[in-house]
Amino acid sequence: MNHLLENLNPEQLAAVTLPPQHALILAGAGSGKTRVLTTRIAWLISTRQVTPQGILAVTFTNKAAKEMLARLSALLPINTRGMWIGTFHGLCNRLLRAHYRDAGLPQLFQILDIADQQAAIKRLLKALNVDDEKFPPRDLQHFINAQKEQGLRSAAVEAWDDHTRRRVELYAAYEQQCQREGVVDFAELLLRCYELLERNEPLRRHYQERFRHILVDEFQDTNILQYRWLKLLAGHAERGRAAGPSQGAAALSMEAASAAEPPSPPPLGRGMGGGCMECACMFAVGDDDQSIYGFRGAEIGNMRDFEREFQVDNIIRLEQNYRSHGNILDAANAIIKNNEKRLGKNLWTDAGSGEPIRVFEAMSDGEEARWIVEEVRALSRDGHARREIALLYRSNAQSRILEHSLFSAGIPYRVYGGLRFFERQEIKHALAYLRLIANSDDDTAFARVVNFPARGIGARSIEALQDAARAAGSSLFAAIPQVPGKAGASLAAFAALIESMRPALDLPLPELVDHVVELSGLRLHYLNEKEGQERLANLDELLNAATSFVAEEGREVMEPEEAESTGEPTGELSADLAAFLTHAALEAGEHQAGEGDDALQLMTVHSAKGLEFNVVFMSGLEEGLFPHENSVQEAKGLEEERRLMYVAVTRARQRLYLSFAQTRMLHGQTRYSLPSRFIDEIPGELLKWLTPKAKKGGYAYEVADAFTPSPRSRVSSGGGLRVGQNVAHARFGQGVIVNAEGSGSDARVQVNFGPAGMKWLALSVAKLEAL
DNA sequence: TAAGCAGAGCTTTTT
DNA sequence: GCTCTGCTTA
Repeated sequence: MNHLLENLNPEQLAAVTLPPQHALILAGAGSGKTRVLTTRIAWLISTRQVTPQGILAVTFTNKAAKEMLARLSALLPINTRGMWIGTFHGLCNRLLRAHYRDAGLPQLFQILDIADQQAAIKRLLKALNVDDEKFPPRDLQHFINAQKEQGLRSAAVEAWDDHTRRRVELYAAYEQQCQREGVVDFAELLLRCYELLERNEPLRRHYQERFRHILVDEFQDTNILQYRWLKLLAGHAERGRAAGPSQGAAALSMEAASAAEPPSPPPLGRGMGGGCMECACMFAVGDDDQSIYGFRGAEIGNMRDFEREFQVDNIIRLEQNYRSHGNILDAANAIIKNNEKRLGKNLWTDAGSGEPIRVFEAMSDGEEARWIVEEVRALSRDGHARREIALLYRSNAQSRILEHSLFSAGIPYRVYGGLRFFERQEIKHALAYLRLIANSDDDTAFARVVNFPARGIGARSIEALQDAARAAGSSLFAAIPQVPGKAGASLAAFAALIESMRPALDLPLPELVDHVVELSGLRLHYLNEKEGQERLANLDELLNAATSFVAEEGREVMEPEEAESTGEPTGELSADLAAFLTHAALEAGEHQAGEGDDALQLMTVHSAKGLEFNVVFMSGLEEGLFPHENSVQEAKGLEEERRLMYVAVTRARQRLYLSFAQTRMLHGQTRYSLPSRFIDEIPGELLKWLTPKAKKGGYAYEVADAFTPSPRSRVSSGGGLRVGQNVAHARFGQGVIVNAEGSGSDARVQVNFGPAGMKWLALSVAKLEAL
């Protein structure tokens, strides 16, 4: 087993072979984090400290989970099948499937993705006659998800104003609707699982006793509910909950307080550090400097809370970087040093300092794109593979102009993000038929395909059906006999169609899929459609997906132990269907084909996290864009932007380019921006300016040269002020006018003050000095 | 029932 | 400025 430990550096070795105790591993970018995690598991198993069944390893993405399983199989001659290694959602799903009765769910409960969830909410609002101007479905969706991610049921949400009260009512109605339809959304998987374990003591004990070691990847990305779930499984929650409310757990501690629990006993294992004799050992790996998902509920404070609540007394820091050259790491360290709330870490390498960081200032976004194309061409000539070059940007909208230039130049590229396989409309249609066969109460699936392909069931028929269903308190499908007349006849024909597909449940999954695509009329519909070729090909691909899904070796299989407790046996084949539908919801599939091609990689900084490239272009480094203007008002927001910049810089192995443009088309208007403060935060000696270094607070070039004033952009009363003008303000310092509106005493200008942010100023009030 | 047009929104995203 | 959504129109 010694080979496991070969070539580990001292810190990695310490982490891997840590005695049984809670641990926090601060793993810097490129420091071998995944290797430590997998080797730790292999070490625990091969030294017989734990059996494979005693391991619970949690990740955020399917990709990370798969990688962990693959590496583990390479390290150990064991069957990883059946091991509890997966995403939070995947593992919760597994638990809920095994104990669906105790969780109050139907056996074949379906999972709503965000699009399904939104459709469900829209349907709900319509049924309740809610003004969707006042309560936009998207807002409500965010509201509901945010509550669930904090562990709050509608009954537990405190509402201080009428609008929130109403939203809470709608949240409650949504909960009921989902329950009636037998569907769960993503957040529900976690919340429902948490509640199941919390309320069912025998079950909780069972899993607490089973999982002796809990390992968590990307711990800095956990939200409040996920951390609470981990504590529960680790056997820490009952003690930990009242152990002193932390800032992050504020929402939860309210609930704990209202439950009037007696003061909790001191944590076990006191006096022996973070010992875990009576509970599972938590091994949390994360990097607070790479926490970039605060906006979706990730609670960076969980790291500090974990350290305190689990009494972690030595944090292991993995600071040796095996990815980047020294200059790149120095730049990253210098940037992140400006953040105040850090656990602290400094990356280093013995690979040498390498090349300087190249900086380019463009007059416009178009020029920036053209320059990148030229530079990429030169890199290609020098033998760099295109797939080893990444173009990063802060927001998706920036990709368009880059794509335009690349397309004109004939350079192959691949854009990350966008529609994924199981999110395509034709695939979702086919899946909706399958879902209806599995569970006819699934109104979301019903509404999706009742009139697709068109079969004369219009809005009026649906409305009549909805009324009937509401009156009967039943699903849409079940209410069909209630609808009279012609509409009722068409609906009955649809019901008969679904029923006619049901016998196909006895067929093997691929044949079932084929059958449904045929009988539903989907194939015929796309055959007749002008642009239907690609959709037909995707439907064929769905068949392939089903075939390989059934054949898949490492597919999660429910262990007999758990399957037995679920009561009546599932029919083998409908189990395949249920698993496939779950797979479709939880793993929406690759973004796009063409992974094998030698193409330039275009993506947002967020999507680049976890990846690495020989050459990285970080474009659009402008105040207002990166850091984004919506983030600079609060220190918290700015620090997250800075971490994002840190992530961007640390993606590069050998060469890093930073670029920015004086003018950029944004929301249909030309924007004038200052260079990002993040460039200033890098020590000058690490930089090599490819254009004359930008003056502080100004441009190397005259703005006027790049700008032709249009009548609209002239500020009428503005004493010579116009868009693009550099100005000074007593409090905000230097800035540039990016927009103007109104006239006379109403005239206002929008000024980008760089570090002081973007401001709208009334000219009659603000004293602006033209520079 | 499909196409065509007006209107809104527009930072980042996995499950 | 572009793209997606939803409503109106032939």
